[in-house]
Amino acid sequence: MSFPSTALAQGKRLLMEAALNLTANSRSLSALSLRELAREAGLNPNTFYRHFKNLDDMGMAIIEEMSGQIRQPLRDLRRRAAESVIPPGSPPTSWEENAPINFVRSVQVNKETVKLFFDYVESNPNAFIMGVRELHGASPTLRKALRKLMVSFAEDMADDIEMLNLLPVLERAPVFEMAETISREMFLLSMDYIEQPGNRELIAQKAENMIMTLSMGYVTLHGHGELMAGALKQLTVQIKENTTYVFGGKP
Amino acid sequence: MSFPSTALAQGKRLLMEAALNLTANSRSLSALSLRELAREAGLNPNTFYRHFKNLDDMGMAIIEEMSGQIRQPLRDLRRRAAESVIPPGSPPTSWEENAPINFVRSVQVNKETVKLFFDYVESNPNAFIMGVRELHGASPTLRKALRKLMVSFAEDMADDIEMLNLLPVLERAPVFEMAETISREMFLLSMDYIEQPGNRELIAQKAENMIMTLSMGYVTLHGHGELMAGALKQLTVQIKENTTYVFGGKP
DNA sequence: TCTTCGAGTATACAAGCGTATACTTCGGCG
DNA sequence: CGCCGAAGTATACGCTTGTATACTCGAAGA
Repeated sequence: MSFPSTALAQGKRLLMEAALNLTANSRSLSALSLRELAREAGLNPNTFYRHFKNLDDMGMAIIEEMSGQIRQPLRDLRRRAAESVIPPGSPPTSWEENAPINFVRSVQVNKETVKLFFDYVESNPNAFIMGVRELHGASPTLRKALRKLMVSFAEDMADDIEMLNLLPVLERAPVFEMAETISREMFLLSMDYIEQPGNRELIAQKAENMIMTLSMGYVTLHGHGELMAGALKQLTVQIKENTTYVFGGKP
Repeated sequence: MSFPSTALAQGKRLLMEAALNLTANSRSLSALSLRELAREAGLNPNTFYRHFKNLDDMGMAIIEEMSGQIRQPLRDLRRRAAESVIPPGSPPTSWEENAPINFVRSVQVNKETVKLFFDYVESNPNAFIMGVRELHGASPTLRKALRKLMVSFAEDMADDIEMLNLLPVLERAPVFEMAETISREMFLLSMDYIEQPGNRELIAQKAENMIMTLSMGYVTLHGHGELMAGALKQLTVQIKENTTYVFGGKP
């Protein structure tokens, strides 16, 4: 991730980028020294004080910046995935009337979203590394800020699940709870994705499974179990009769 | 967590305990200084070198020690939970024959396990704090070691799920995958549990839900959906007819 | 009893650190 | 034009740090 030059003093931007670079290479934010940071940014040590009170302060600035730059793209990516599966203009279908088709669509949107998500991770690895690290890191201030950010992500996801009709209608609370767990897991998995370039298909598959499983669990526990079980059964039959691609497997 | 005095030089033990104390108070291991550590332990700075090559080395020693001290207690606690629900000697019941009773038992074992787990967390907060922190921390060595430890936990859990008949028989792979996710989430939740003493019942509830949801999802996706949906339905009827405690709610 | 050796100590030093104070540079605005 | 404030620099000081070298001590083994 690089910070846009607009409205941010050059030195400030340079320092923030330096921090992201240094933390990616096996450091935590609180273990950086001002001088090291300044060196990496090509600036005088004291310049740091022109922009930040201390490391936590800089961390907060980075998080705010990241929040502004990640949140919308994540939503867009989900919408993009939905549109690639359900062309805009297709008539809405209720789950009660046609569970199997909605189910298949959800699975595909899921698959597509996971793919796009990891693409995004791959193009901004440092931001994700530092985000996950500091989410469990030493500074209470940063931890709290990042948790709040995670809640925002979950809220966005819950909104999108409702708006895109990805699950049979549930109450808000369980959808949100599910979205929280999924976000958390996706961010953790993003570390694996970055660190293990050889396992990327496998990790994406794991992510899809995890999301599927959680969805299925929530739906079942909240009264739509038979709907889903029925849909699953129909789909299984369909797989057997004409081996079209249906359920996350190979054709 | 305190390290047993057996077979561990006193200084070594003191240093490891000092590290655990210091990291709990908003520090990461790699951000500690040798002198600080020695000061906290009441030792000469150079004593550190008698026992460890560097901080990573000490981290590894701590992790190994923790592994030995946490793994078995976690298994015991699961077995204890099972025995409190299914008295030893009760005849085994297959899921096919009697899904509802097995289901209720699993829910109760789950509830009990979560409770015991968080008790354990509460009595060893520092170990969990440092474990979760370094699992996502700066040192690749420690990260790798802790991941391996997490895999062990997941394997233990998968073994216990099979041995205690907590789910309709699944293949090993999905059970393990589920156990991995559950372990990870439980460890993350343990941070919330430690940090938010006011929300502990809520957090425990969340943990139970998460485990239930995942189990339900895996079982459904792996072909036992109708079994479970049927069990759930029977249980709902039972709740309605005589409002006995059945499904995680209040009597 | 003497020796050996692991555990812990004392002292020392160069390097890096955070930060205070004072200075420069330069674009925008009256 | 003049100047003023924001951004960046130069120098300096007192501390802490990691680590090297040389030491003490006490228990265990010959």
